Amino acid sequence: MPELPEVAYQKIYVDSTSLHQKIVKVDLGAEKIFQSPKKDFKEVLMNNEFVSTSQIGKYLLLEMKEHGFLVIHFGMTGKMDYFQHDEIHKHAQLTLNFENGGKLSFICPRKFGKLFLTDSIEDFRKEKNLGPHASDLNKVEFLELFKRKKGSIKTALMDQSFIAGLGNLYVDEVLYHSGIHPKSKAEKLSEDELEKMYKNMVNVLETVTKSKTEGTSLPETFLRPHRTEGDDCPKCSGKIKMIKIGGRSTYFCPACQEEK
DNA sequence: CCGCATGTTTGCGG
DNA sequence: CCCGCAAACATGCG
Repeated sequence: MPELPEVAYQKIYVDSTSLHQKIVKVDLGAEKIFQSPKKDFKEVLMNNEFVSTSQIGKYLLLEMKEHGFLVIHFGMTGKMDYFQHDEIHKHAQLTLNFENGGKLSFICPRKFGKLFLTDSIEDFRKEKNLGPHASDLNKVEFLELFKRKKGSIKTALMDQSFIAGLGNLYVDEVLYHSGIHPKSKAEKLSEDELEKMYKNMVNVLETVTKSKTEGTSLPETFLRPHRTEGDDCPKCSGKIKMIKIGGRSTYFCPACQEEK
């Protein structure tokens, strides 16, 4: 559930279910999820309520009426679940019972997710060393960032301190639509290529978020459903190839994304 | 059983 | 200091 578009979806989900509801019971799960003492989470959340939400990259920030923000990082498999029934999900790591009878759980099977408490969004951003939220960047800002970036373009786009929000799936997607080989050096990309990447980043994030919120499937020309070695490229007659970059499976079309 | 999976952090080597 | 890579974390799925 974890890159920028999925977190954007989780934000809408929380907004539409859980704002302005008084929390009357708090249940906590695995120790490792909690980045402050568990008793602090219980104390802060009890009798509190969420008043608004915001997002920086892959982090969802829930502003509380009192005591600052609850911050959620979803890891690879985290998601929120709002429900009315009695059974608690097997992998619920935090469950809030609201006064109106609704319940909100943070579900996280692999336990790679994290929960934080903070008083200030700006402090949190600095502490986590987060770059600008990807979908807030304008073209000029995007181009400016690349004046000081070296190394493979895939690694650069994955770097949360450079740009916050892109992950393995959508970095591949952006490079695919831009016709740029994932091993290309960031410092060697032309102005045209950078502009193309910016345009595609915006489009990929918007398109995926839209498909998430509207429950529709991705366009035929997207790489994502073809992340399999040897699959037909949805744009040309080539075959999809997989390589490892920074330990992550990287799918691309050697015909569309020529190595330079 | 094996390999792989949307993420982050840490440690090592060049 | 920068870059790249591997491993570790924990669980589910094909």
